[in-house]
Amino acid sequence: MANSAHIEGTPNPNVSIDCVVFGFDNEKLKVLLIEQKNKGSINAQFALPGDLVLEDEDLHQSATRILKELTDLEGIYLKQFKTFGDPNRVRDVKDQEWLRTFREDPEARVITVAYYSLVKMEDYIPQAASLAGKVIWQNVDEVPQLAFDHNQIVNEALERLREEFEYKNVGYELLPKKFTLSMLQKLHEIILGIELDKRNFRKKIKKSEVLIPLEEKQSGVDHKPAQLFRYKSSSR
Amino acid sequence: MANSAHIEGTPNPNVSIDCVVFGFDNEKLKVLLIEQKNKGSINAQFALPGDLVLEDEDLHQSATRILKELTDLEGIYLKQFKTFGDPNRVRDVKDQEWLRTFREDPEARVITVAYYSLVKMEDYIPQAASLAGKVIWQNVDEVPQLAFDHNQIVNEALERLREEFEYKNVGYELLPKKFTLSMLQKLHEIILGIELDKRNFRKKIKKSEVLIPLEEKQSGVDHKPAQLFRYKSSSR
DNA sequence: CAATCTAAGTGTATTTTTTACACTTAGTGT
DNA sequence: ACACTAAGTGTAAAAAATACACTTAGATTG
Repeated sequence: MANSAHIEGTPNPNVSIDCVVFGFDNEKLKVLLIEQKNKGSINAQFALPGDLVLEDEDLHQSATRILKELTDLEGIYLKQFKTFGDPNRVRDVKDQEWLRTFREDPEARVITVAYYSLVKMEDYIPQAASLAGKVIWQNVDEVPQLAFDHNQIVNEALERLREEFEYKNVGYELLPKKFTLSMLQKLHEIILGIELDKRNFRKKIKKSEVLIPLEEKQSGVDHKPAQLFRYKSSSR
Repeated sequence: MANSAHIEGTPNPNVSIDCVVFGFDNEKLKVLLIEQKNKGSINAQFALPGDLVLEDEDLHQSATRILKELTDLEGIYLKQFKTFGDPNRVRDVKDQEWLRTFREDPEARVITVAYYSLVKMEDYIPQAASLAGKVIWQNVDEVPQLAFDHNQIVNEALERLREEFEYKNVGYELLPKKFTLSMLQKLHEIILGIELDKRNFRKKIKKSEVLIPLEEKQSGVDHKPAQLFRYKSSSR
């Protein structure tokens, strides 16, 4: 059955990946942006790291590859969170000179599968230049106007990060391998957007038994050094 | 800059929508399946309702349209939850005779954006036949082998439904407009997979103040009739 | 080397939330 | 009137969440 109308000339869409990479510098939550120096425009144009999905690539593979190519980041937490498909969100892929690959229908719409990622900032210094342009860390509350619908993508990524943070224990992906309880508390406060009581916070962490105290204390501070901890379950 | 290699002949992928429609009959959680009678195969082949996204369609619009076309369902809760893009999950769209529309590259891979939906079963009696074939409600714990990776899609939809259920108040989308506390409790028990204490459950619901008691009692039962309620916020 | 500064570290009492648990009641059917 | 079925209801105990202030270890300064 089925009136299988083959619509001649209806192009398949381009499919891309965009990554919202979060970092935490112990003060602010940051997001990784790429500065595009294309089309000779005067003002810097910022965008999320992203590119088209290749022909025989799984989406997660693709996200991993693209992030590596554009930012040199590897082996980090990557979570698909939403696909954006407004028909007008991007038109005409070939105008985007920084893209690595063009496809058969460069003028077709672009549907993008968005991922968010969590990075230990101590492990990553943005390359001065990547294939795509300059890579920078930007405070999430000071993100400039980005290309396409990338501001919206960042905002929705943030929402999802908050939600996931509350019921999964995903925060350690943003901290150094060794960290203090104050750093952990600060991270919670910033992601949840609330202040926490020091004693109650420590009580709760202790009961949850996810941390292991190290034989080591903080160094390089001009006050009482804090105990360092690491997460139990992972040897990351 | 940018080594914009136009890869000749790299086809854009097909993009489709698949919908996992949940219903609740006061006993079991159900999922809506379409029986495909194609290729003259002997055994019924079941699949999720789905089709290709049209050229100028937003993804949510597309899901709404496809669901209407294939199942006649309208105005229901629809939530995008994940995009599936294993390069081998579907090959060669033109083999799927029930699809409504073919695209420029029917042999290219198919990436599918999956939605889940919640339906008040009292409002919906599956059509004996739709464009696509017979539509049936199936218990989620008795889903047969489905086409492609649709079993996986159903499983992940269920996981997401459970997660969403716990922190959003989304359950009423599955209940009739008027319902009893026992029905609500049963729904919670089935979705969460645990048993609940009647008194404690009622206490918690009462405190949350989301229900309004109606001037009406259950009828047609051979025992003490229960008070009926509806949800406060919506006039659905 | 005494005084000062900074953030680390620690306990208790109160309130709120969660859990466990059993009998009475309103209506239907015989 | 008796039996059957699911509806409806309260209290006590345990666990979790909150509010709250002083002491301590090390670095810096005069």
